[in-house]
Amino acid sequence: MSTKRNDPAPAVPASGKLASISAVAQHAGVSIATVSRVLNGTKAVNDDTRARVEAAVAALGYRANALARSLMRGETRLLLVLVPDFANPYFAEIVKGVESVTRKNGYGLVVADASETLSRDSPSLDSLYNRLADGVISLARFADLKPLLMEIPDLPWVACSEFVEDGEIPNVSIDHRQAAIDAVQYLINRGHRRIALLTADEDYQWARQRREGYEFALRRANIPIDAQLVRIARGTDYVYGMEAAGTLLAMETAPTAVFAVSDTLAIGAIKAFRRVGRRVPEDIAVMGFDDIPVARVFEPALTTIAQPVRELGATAAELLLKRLAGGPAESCTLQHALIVRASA
Amino acid sequence: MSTKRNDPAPAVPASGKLASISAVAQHAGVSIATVSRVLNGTKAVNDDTRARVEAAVAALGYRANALARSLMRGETRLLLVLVPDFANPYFAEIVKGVESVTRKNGYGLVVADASETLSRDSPSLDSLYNRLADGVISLARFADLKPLLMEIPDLPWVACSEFVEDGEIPNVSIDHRQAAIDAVQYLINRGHRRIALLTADEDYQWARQRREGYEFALRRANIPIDAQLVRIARGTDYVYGMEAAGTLLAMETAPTAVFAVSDTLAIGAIKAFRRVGRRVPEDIAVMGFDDIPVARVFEPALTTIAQPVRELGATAAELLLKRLAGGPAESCTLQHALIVRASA
DNA sequence: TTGTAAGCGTTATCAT
DNA sequence: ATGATAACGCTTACAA
Repeated sequence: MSTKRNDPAPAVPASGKLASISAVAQHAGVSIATVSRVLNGTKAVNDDTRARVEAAVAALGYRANALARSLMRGETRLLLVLVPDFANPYFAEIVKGVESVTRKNGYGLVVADASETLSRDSPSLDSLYNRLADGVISLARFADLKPLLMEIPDLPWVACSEFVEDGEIPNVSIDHRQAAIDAVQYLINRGHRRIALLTADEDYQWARQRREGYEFALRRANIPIDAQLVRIARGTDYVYGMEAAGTLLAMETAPTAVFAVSDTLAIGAIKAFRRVGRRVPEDIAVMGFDDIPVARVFEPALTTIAQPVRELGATAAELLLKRLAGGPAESCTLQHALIVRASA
Repeated sequence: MSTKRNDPAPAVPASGKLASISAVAQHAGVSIATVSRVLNGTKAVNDDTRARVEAAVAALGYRANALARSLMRGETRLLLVLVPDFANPYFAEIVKGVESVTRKNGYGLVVADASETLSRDSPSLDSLYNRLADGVISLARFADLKPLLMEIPDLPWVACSEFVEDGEIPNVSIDHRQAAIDAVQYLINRGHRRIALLTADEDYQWARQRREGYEFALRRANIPIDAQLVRIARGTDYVYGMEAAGTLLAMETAPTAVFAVSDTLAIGAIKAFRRVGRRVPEDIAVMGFDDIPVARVFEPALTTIAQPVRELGATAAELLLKRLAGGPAESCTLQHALIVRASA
């Protein structure tokens, strides 16, 4: 039972307690300062003392207490990412982008749910952002975000995907308005004139900006804007897309195309249309937004706007890291792309 | 510029520095001990001293430094969730379940990516699990997880979804083997005898367990197991499903049904089949697993095994919390359900 | 090269 | 009821 395998070393002693730096010092017969020095490579130490310390560290399975270390150093090397919805693959992909650059720079990532309204005393966040992270990348709705910003001074923020206009905090985003213009113009070019907008709660800046783009494109083409044609879904899940699109069919002069502000909404809409026997895109064309993974595999494959999601996250991370290093941080807008597939 | 609105109070002074407890004490004319007492309600304090302290707190926009507090208390009230893949809605839903119960109990959630192999010195994790969290809920592959378990003593772990057999750590999961049996038996009941298995890397315990179920169901029905019929996808993304399923069609006696160990794989397979003109389920039936949101909206809607995802997460959280409170923690397996829709 | 000691911002144990 | 003061586990001058 003792040597079931030839494991390199248990690394952890039988004791239930975690070893502290003083335990290591004692074990190695040196002072805690010396231990700290070999741990951090902060100053030259004698080769054999170093060896003794390292042996002690191994023997005790010692790991520096991150809390104490951060308290001293004044930094945690942890970044907080605020995500409005874990279930949305779009956000997931951004987080991956963030991670790819933070990892390289030795920063850890803490992802927190920002789905519900964030209040100052939100217990989960309170402990998190309060000096537990060196900076924040927020994908949250700006409306939710704003109150938080005011509370915590000295905490560098970067907004990602949400385009913030008043310039209070730097952000990385595509030009949602222009992307919407491109999408609707594409529909117009294909001969559509009755184009519905399937959108979301405008607490999201991008929802507002995409609606503006939609309206602009219509106006530019001298197509009157019909308030009947814009529907606000209760959320961005598939079901809400079905729900909101369903009512579109009931109109006396139904639209020939719909621009949905997210792929999930678009897919929900298509489902609703087909349920009542409408063909997509023959009877009604549907454009999505985001180009989530399922967009290309769904049938009909979605014509949609692709965001450079990965890059969005990576750029936001770089921005934040730059700010942390004391540099200036400038907002930056990335390029979107129109992906033509089968749904419109 | 001073009073643009009637805001309750800026809460944060113009200073760039965060106020510490001693600043508050000084401002209120009391000792730091007293400040701590009113903050934590830990002992009775005079009404007017309390008022003075609270005023100082408000005036300075003071918030306790979480690092220092945790260092003293010996707990962070933060739980770590290890997620193998952010982009997988299945995991996302589990996290939501976890969150629903941790929030109630005043615990915060830290979600970390465990997609790559976790090494002891994985920088992101290192700082994270090292006393920064009071406990861990892992959705990671057991193979990745195991090395970590050994390193950190005294850190309560709970595995979720991954069914761990040797009982080292408690886990919450469905019975993957039985679920697979149910799925394959359903296919058999519908008259299929050449049933392919579309599975994933067996570093995931559930992948192995589902394959075992698949084989058991076949044997039980006296159907010989054909190694040609089991395909291991390179990942669980849609594309890998397409890729792995594509080769199935090339067989001389192609299967009449396929059991995919995830909905994403199933959808990818369906896509591949239809590309070459096969109809689902008429020509070939496809069963999924997980019942992700898109499963019901995809066409054909997926026949699949539903896991009580939300509940899985919630139960795992309850288990961990119970352990943290010093109670015993027993593994527990939840019920799955066969959802019959259109794909099989 | 190494050790002593002063913090970092809290909480908790004494006294008072 | 309140105030010193000793931890918590670490880093970092400053001495030796």
